[in-house]
Amino acid sequence: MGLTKTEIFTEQQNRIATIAKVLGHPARIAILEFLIKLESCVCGDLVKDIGLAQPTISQHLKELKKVGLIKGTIEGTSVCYCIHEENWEEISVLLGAFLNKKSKGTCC
Amino acid sequence: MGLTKTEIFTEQQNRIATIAKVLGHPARIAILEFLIKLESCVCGDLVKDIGLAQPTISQHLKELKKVGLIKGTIEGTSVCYCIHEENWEEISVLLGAFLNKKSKGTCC
DNA sequence: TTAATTAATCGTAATATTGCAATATATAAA
DNA sequence: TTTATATATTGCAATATTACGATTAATTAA
Repeated sequence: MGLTKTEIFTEQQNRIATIAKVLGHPARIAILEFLIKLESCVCGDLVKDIGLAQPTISQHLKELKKVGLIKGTIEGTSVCYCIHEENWEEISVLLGAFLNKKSKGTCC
Repeated sequence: MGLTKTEIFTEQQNRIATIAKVLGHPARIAILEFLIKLESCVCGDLVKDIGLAQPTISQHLKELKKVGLIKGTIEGTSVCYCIHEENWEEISVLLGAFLNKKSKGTCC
């Protein structure tokens, strides 16, 4: 099959999973950390910094953009990619709320 | 290829990505939320509650266990699965630290 | 011991992901 | 216009993931 049954889960469960999935690759974590540190950047810098081929970086950027973690604006021949501040904040709250849930169980 | 180049990333980047990847499926989010709410449980309850076949649930539980998010102890014919409190706390801190990073950029 | 119950494992089909070479596209400079 | 530069897209091979039927393993009840 290989097809996730999204229809049997809540919208929030799917949203959390979708974001986590995008965060589930070290290259994308590295890209985000790079963007946070540099406050702006272009694809070319990432290729040098991260060590994957340009098409691969471009593909990862696309996925990050799709869930709203970053945004990119064309600037001449290059593209200025940066963290999407508002969305990052929202996502941080969403995942934070999930991670901060406490099981009060005395189990096992 | 289909093979992640883990060797070019830091240990922490790989660790964050590995955990996020496991959280990147709604069934596993649902399982964790179920365990948090119930404080203890068995595989059978999850099958009923979540709506995926027993082998599928078992497979998801295995992955959650592999990264240390849950633990399971055999209890007769059933298994008592629950949140691994200490690891959950540690993972929460690790991901929380990443999510709370702020880009101070005035960009785009 | 036999039957029932519960969860894990195996095998497999369908689909998704990762990575890159080759190519396309778009803008700036000459 | 031509050339250089920067990023995106396409196509493809290798591998991973998701889901589940069939089966196995382990424990309890009869």
